[in-house]
Amino acid sequence: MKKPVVRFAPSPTGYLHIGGARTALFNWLFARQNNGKFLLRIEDTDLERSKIEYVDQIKNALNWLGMDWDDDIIFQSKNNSNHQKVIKELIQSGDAYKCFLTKEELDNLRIQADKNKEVFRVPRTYRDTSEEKQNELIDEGRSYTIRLKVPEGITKFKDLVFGEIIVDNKDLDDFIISRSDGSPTYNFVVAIDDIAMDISHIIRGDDHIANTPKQILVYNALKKNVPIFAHLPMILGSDKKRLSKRHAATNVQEYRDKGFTPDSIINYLSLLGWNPDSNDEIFNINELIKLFNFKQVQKKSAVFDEKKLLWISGQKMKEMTSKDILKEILLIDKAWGKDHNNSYLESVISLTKDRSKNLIDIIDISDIFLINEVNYSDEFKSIMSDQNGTMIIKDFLNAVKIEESWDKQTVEKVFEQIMNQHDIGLGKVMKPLRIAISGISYGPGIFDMMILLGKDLTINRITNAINFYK
RNA sequence: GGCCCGUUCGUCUAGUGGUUAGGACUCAUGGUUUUCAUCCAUGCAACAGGGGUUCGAUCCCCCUACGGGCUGCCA
Repeated sequence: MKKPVVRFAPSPTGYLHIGGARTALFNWLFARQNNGKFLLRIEDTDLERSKIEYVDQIKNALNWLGMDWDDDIIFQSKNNSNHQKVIKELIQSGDAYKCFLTKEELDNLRIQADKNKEVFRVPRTYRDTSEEKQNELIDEGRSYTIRLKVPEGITKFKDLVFGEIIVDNKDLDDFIISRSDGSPTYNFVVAIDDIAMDISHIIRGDDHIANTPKQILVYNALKKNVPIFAHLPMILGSDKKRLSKRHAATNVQEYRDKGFTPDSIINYLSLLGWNPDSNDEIFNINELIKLFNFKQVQKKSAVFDEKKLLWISGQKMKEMTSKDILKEILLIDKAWGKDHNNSYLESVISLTKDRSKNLIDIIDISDIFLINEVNYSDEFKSIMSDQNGTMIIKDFLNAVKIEESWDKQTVEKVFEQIMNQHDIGLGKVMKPLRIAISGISYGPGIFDMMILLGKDLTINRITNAINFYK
């Protein structure tokens, strides 16, 4: 195969959302798998809604996800002269024509057709109007659009996902390629730019399937090779509606803030509308590059399920090294653990990561190792007073104080001592101590916690707890 | 209305002209664990409906229903 050239073409009218990220991902995977090019084109022709800050957000989000693009970013608005040139060519070749029908006329015809229960078609009134007549109309001050002459016949293409799609050209109107203000329309520019960029494979959402024949007609009129199409199923919200701003979290940035790593998101996204043809579900990016193919891409739209994302993320936390996790945490919170050295922080992470679903979980659970003062809660008063907790931790404190060394063996020995002394099980001893050193009733193993905190801090916190719960 | 596309557990999906329709997430139950989580085991749970074709259809064909897209001087 000739090295493919693909593009991701978002319009900068909002941040990068999950659906866009998935489209970008499949483009990127395909390009990287085949040593092709992944180009980024910003479709900023909607001047009203396009904003430069959205361009930055899209770039940042792609960068964060690890999808690097080749060459310079292309801004569609900068191709305007080329668009105009091609429009002229098409008029000259007779493949497009000036149409003087007004919006009002068309609206009326539409209403009329609807009333008569007829299928509305744009009339081809001006298709063969002579140049003299056209000039007359222009002199009269009539405005015009430019329409493509849709030829007789059928238009078909073989979609890599959907298979062969055939459309009868008679179901297509002579569609507008240039508005009365001279600006070109979407279905036209997209084809022109893809030609200019030498795009070989167009990979995009399946909401474009119905547009594809029109774009092919533009290619045909210009006698250009039609690229290969691969349409991807949509991603839906839990209400089965197309993912939109109304849904809870659609912004890639939000998932970053929620503590998901790029690796988790990409892994999950890859499984939406695609399957690896195996029972495996956890992949890193390099594996995905190897495995991806259009044959396994689904035609059916997929519902975004945050629960599954969470599970994948949890699996990733377990398999990532503490060092790498620390790096990721620092990316979302520069100040995290700033009072401690990296080796301590990595030890903290190694105690918390297996019980965490994402980075934010780790940060939350790790808090007890980073704070200066434990926040004790009244909620545990009964354990401390009624269940003899205060006595236990006092005895533990005294026993620990006389110990010379501080390692797991020593701590376990002291625990045993207290268990015998009070004639109770480990659970009963552990609970009040856990609360004393962390302020909460759950978390990493109590021995591990004490060892990591160190003897001084352990003593210190138990003392504070005794004072608080006395 | 017209054209195009889709429909397997709640969700993501595998699958084949003959299967106990498989896996994963979720959920439930049990177990391991010093707590929580993890982990392990078990369980609940699906071929949209109707016609054909066929000895036999989840699978092939047709229709219907439902959902989506396009039908714009939006992208």
